[in-house]
Amino acid sequence: MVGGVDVAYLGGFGIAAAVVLDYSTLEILESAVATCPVKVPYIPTLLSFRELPPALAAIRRLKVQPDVFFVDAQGWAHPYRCGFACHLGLALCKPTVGVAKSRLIGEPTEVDGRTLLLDKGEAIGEAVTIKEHSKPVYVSVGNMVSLETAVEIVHQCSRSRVPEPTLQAHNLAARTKSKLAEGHL
DNA sequence: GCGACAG
DNA sequence: ATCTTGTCGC
Ligand SMILES: [Mg+2]
Repeated sequence: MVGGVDVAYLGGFGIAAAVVLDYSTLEILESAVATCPVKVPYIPTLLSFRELPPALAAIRRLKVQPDVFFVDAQGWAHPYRCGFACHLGLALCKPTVGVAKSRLIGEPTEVDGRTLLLDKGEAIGEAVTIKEHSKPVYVSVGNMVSLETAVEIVHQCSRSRVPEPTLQAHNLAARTKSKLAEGHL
């Protein structure tokens, strides 16, 4: 099973969504949402401190825990090698993979037919293009998973640019936000 | 000091 | 991330 996590915002609240999909069929097995006050502003490199609380709250509500979580953020591809995906994996003590829609650091470099993100002589992640001629997603190690395995499972879970786990979590968070918004009017 | 900068 | 209409590509 593969899980996905993402957070939406409304007012001063964070709305997190966690989903669990079947690795083979990509069918949604379970999902959960949780909301909590945002206590930290967004500062590049410190995203995890802002999104970890709501994310953990949503994950805690899942009855079945997936074998690995895809996170909508960087993992090892971070200045301190500790992006949100790493932070979440350490907090849960479970495997995680970072799948970001844009780059934080690292120089995209062509190596053996793939585009690695290099920083200070180290391969910290990989730019993965699901569909030719489309913007890539930046995959990096989160916790307990190698970059090679991370890229492999990301491909297995992809139908469009953003892999299903993260996409489903993002959509659920957005829909939940909309409902809360209308109820507030 | 200047530019870059996940979500 | 959020605001926000039409428009482009698959
Ligand atoms: Mg997000």
